[in-house]
Amino acid sequence: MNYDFKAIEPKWQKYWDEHKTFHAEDNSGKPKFYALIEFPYPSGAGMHVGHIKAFSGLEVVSRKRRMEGYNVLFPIGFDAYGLPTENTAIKTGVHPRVVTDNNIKKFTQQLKRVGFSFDWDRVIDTTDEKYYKWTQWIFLKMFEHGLVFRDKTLVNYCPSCKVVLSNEDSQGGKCDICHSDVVQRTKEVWYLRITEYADKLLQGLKDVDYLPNIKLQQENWIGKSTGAFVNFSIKENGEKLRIYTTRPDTLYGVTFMVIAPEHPIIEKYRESIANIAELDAYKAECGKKSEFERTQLVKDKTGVRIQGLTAVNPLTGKEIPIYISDYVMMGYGTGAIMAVPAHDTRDYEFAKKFGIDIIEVIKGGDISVEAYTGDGEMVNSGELNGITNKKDAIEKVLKVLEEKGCGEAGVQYKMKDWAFNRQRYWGEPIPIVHCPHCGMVAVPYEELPLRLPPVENYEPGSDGESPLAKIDSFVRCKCPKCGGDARRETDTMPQWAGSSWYFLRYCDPKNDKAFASKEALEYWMPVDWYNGGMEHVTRHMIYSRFWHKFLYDIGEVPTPEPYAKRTAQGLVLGPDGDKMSKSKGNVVDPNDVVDVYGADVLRVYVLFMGDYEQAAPWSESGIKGCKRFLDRVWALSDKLIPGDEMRPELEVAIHKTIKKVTGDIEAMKFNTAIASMMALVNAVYEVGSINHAEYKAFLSILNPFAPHMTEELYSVLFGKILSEQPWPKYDETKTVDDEITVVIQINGKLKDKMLVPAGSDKEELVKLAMNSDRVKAIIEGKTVVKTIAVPGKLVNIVVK
RNA sequence: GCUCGAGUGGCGGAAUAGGUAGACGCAGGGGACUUAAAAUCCCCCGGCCCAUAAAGCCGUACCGGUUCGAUUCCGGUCCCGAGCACCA
Repeated sequence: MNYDFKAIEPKWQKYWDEHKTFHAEDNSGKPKFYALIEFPYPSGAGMHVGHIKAFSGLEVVSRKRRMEGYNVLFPIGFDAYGLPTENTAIKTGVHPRVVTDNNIKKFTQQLKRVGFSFDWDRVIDTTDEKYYKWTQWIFLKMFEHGLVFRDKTLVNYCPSCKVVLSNEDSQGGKCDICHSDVVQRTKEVWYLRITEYADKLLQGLKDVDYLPNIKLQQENWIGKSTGAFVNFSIKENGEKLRIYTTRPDTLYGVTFMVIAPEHPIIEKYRESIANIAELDAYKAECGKKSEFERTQLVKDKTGVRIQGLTAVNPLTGKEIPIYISDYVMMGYGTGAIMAVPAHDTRDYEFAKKFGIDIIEVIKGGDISVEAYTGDGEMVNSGELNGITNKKDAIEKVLKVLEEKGCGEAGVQYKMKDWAFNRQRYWGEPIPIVHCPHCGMVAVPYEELPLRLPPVENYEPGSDGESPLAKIDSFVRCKCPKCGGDARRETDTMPQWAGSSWYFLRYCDPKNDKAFASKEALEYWMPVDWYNGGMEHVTRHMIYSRFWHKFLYDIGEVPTPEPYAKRTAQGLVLGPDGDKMSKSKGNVVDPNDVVDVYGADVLRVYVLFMGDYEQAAPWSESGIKGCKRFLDRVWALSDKLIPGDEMRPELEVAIHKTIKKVTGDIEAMKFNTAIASMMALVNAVYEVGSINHAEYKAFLSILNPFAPHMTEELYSVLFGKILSEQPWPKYDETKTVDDEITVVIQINGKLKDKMLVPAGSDKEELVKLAMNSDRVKAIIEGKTVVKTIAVPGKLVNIVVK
């Protein structure tokens, strides 16, 4: 009988659905396990096989955990706000709500066909008003706690999408969505004060189990640096010019200062600056460059000296010139630096170009050639002279600065506040009212959700305004505070909003009194294991950790961190080795694979194709190997013989395989887990038969990977539901062979092998090795210098 | 430029508290079954030498080192990938 996956797979999917086999109990005597995968954005194209790989990892873990006796929460949902949907709506005139619903339907159908063991009773949709009511609620809580503010600044603006983008969405100067060039524009935007949580986000990493490279990326993203703030003064007017530096030890080597073109001191002292026109021109020039261009022109430093303002070094009293240059950013530190050309490569370039003095204060390099950034003895540095290392020099200079009251130690973070709004329709409306008398006023909690009104066309306004601005009935409102005429905010939240707390909603998805009940959160949180793409380990993860930490601080969630453990899977590349994309036409649709091979083959293949954490190209022939494997597993039922005890000829192999698969799943080494099961099947074919006990154990460990086939075989042959059987245990004593092969080396080269009893000690091994005819022949006439024996492994005979 | 990760057969990839390199799979070759094909089953499959085998030699990006023994450890070089990117 052949394996008819077209009949068997839907049969079991229906069974699991109807019996709620994978339902997560809210209260259970069992230990809980919360497995989280990044919920997909339901695009019109449907899923590709990369989604299947991304979900299959924790799918296998979840199924194993249930068999191990855990109460498992393995939920699914849809992160459905976003530009592609809105763009489709603009193009086709179909409402984004309808587009989204259709896409979710398509995704759901695809997911169900693969047989994922999600709890389908907990599905969430970020665009559902019952969901985004709570997204707005959390936003208002942040507003209430002063974490929301508005500021007029230069923003990244995408002329094509007509939206303001966060730094994160415009990396490399390209719009994350449409990849066109981003330009700089001044605009009043909403911010979330994530920088207030910079240190907490950094410290929290100590208590979580993330892959080391994930932690590192987050640390780099937060970008903590320790240094000092130093107040220089301006000779002409006594104004303080405050700078940030990580090298206060080089303070005696300062020969000029540089401030950002936007630095407020220029405006403040316009009148006393002789060459203000030149500065204005330079500033205008910089404004035209995108951030990308600014950072690309690393080699060629530009700038203008400010005529009429002179800085004074607080330690030496020396007068030094001030320049403006775009290599200093307003957004980091204080927007002003002290320049030490002898010991900073950027300052060195600038000094060379502008003919500024270069004073060596640390010995060890050749400053006539390049800046020396290493350690060494301090010179030309007053009281610091003679100190030979950076740490001591910094300590000393900080003391001096503090005594003089002109500086102190300080820290800075690269992370910037989060620009939190978009001029788009398909997003959560920001629940704020602008009142001419009261200013920004929160929409009262009881009025949530603030619903998206219907609009006739989704095109953003030409000035980048949201389409909501055109809806008079939405915009005009009464101030909740004073009752006077007011205007509603028309911007919506960025797509990151809904995904910043979705893991909390899964704990209690239908609650209409709270985003989730305290009991549910207490029971399920934190997420025990979160897996997703590397592309989300900074933005999404840091944003959601921020939201979670805020909720923790106001007592709304029970854990300081949302995710106890985080791993990441590698991409599935197209058959051509390129990243899958619609434009390249190399996208593989899981539906097509399921049609031809069935879901189990697809599931096994995405996990077998390579190291789970690495990218691997899709291979049409590679998947055939997995089909053969499962066909051979199915065909084993023809070789089935009675027997409730494993037979000696297979017992060790099976125990070894159970051990291997059990460990490999935890380590996400799915490829080697499958390889070991393939090897076991090969061994069974050599034996020629398999008995009940042996087959049961094997089907159990294969079940998380190929649940449909194993469920069918188990129920037909043994009359039970395999998903409800316990995970097989291995006996350590049965994972070792009685006899093992030991290698004999001569001078480190493999010469012979021998079969010895498992417990043989060093002496026995050497004696046995010396008995080998091959060894005897080779060492004939030579002197044995030394013998090394490693029990269970090898004997090495060193001869001369 | 800086930080991190990696480099193993024709291909995807195994194996690192230093100890049989190439598990498992794909592709390829040979055979069995078949009128034939597909499917299935069995055998071979890093390179050189060789009729074949045995034996021997070479082989984990490259050069050198430590060691009885190095894919694994150390130093240097070259590539590839990811992230950050004038962060003071």
